[in-house]
Amino acid sequence: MPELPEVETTKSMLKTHIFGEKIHKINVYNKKLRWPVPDLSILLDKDVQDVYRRGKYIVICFDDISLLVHLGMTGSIWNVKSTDVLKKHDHVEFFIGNKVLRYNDPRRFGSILLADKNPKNHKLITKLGVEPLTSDFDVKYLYSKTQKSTRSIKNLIMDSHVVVGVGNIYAAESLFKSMINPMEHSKNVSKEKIGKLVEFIKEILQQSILAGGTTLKDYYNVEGTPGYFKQQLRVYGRKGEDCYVCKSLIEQVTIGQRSSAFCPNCQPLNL
DNA sequence: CTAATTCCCTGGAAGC
DNA sequence: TGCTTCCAGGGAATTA
Repeated sequence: MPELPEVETTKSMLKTHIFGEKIHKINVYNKKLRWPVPDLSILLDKDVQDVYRRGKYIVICFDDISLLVHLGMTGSIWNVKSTDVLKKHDHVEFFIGNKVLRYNDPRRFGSILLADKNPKNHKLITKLGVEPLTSDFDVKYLYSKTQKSTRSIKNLIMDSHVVVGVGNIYAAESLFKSMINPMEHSKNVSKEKIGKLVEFIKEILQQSILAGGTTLKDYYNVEGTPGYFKQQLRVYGRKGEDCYVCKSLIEQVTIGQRSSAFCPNCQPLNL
């Protein structure tokens, strides 16, 4: 499932393919994504001026408009040959320069939307929290949030209005490395531990970007290659297995309707 | 205002 | 083999 590293990987590869190129043709085979895919004909004959990421949105920028692409849970973009047969769940097809790119999304939780050239005031963008890999995300910022909230720490760091890009996998992994129980009330986590958490969120996201992201079963980058960070996961998806640090059995609880794996010994609950 | 819950969706695994 | 049930979860919309 795409989180920040997977979106970053997709964005980077996409950029190498389409930067400066012109859109010739767009086919929409199924407009029923998270929201209906709008009429994209306004993009025809326009040049791609920039491709960047904000949160989990890929922003493709043209001279007077931008395209927002969100991969949702199972979205992926494939660089294909025009002669390749359409796969199941190929919903939108872009002909850009001499490339053919297809958006595939089995669960259709993703979205493809139009926005202003600078989408910062778009309703889906404007309320997003800080980027975790920038200096805006630091102890001071996160500690001020944790002190004001009554929620669990895991709930808080997965809230995209606080910090973007930290989904279920990386939340579990960074809490493990910081030795913080995911159920802990955010108020009760010391400033020292919040400092560690900030540090490890950045470190784990960066390491995953270097590994090309995490492929569980659905994620593939633009060239159809999986990410290799799964090999470095220490708690996510390891319920009932031995903790790599202390050999205790990894447990799993539900927090905010999301499964949350943790080591009861390495991440004791203080409350 | 915040926090918790609901809902969208399909594929794979497990149960019978 | 084939059906049914459960689970995975990003995040906006809805409810409390």
